[in-house]
Amino acid sequence: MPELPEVEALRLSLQPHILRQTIKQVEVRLPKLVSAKGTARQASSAKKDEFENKLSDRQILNLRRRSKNLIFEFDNGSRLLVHLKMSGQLVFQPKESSQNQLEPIVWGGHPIELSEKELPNKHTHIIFWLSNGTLYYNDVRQFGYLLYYPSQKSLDQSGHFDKLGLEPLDKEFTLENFKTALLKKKGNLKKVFFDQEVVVGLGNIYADEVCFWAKVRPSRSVSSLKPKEVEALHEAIITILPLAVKAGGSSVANYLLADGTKGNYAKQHFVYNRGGLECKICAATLSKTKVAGRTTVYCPNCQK
DNA sequence: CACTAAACCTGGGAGC
DNA sequence: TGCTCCCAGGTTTAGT
Repeated sequence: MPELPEVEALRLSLQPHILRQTIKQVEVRLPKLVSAKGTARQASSAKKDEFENKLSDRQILNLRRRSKNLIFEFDNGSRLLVHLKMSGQLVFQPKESSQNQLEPIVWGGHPIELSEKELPNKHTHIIFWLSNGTLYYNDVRQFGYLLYYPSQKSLDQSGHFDKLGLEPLDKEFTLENFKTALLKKKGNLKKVFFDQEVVVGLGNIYADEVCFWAKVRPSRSVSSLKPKEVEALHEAIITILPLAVKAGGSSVANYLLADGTKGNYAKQHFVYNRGGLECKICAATLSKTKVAGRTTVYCPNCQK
């Protein structure tokens, strides 16, 4: 899925279109996406009906984010939690917009191609008709989920957020708090960043990018880190993530912003998806390995 | 308890 | 053109 910068950039691009708007109607085309999370989900017509009925006529008051989850807040206190997993998209089409506009769309100073001209398409699984346009949930791999909760309390009690660590864009993400949480953990950095329990929002792209920026290899065990390195990792996280949000996130394959355009941060990747290529800093050949079961790229010269 | 592999899916790219 | 194999922004669950 999109990692934190992608989810946050999507939230920021979607929010102005949908705030204060009312959902007129909902169509669930793939019922398993609105039932349980995780594996072996059963298609459930009861869940589909509940989802469509409960969300109809609701006004959207807020769109929030916790870790990589998006949370829609409605006028009656109910909530909708959306997790995009690997390939989920939320694309908004304003009413009466010229559908096949030829003018280039500009994001971050660069013209971007429209990637999904025709909506709905065969990967559109949920459609929300709003008063001012249509919101499409598309998901090629169907790993994502959209869960309805009747209240904030029921969402809080769902267990969804129980194990999540610090929000890296929040004030509470201080060096002290990061250090305290990090040093409780065992294992290598890649694994620790992946499990979301110290700091949330990093995935395979930003775990590698953060380690590169901090000049530390992703395979380094937490216990081997020097204080300066912990400091550099903290600095890397609070530097890179906002830059990536500002660039609209990284579009690797499926990720899109709410208007159907792509994020630009992939151009600025130093290591992700660059195994075997030259390091942008020292020109050494970047090493491609597996750490914590995931493809990992680092510079054997820059990173210790 | 810690770590790894499999599972959930479809599609794109590489190699033959 | 087409087939097979491997890989993919995540997370949970089963297995060793």
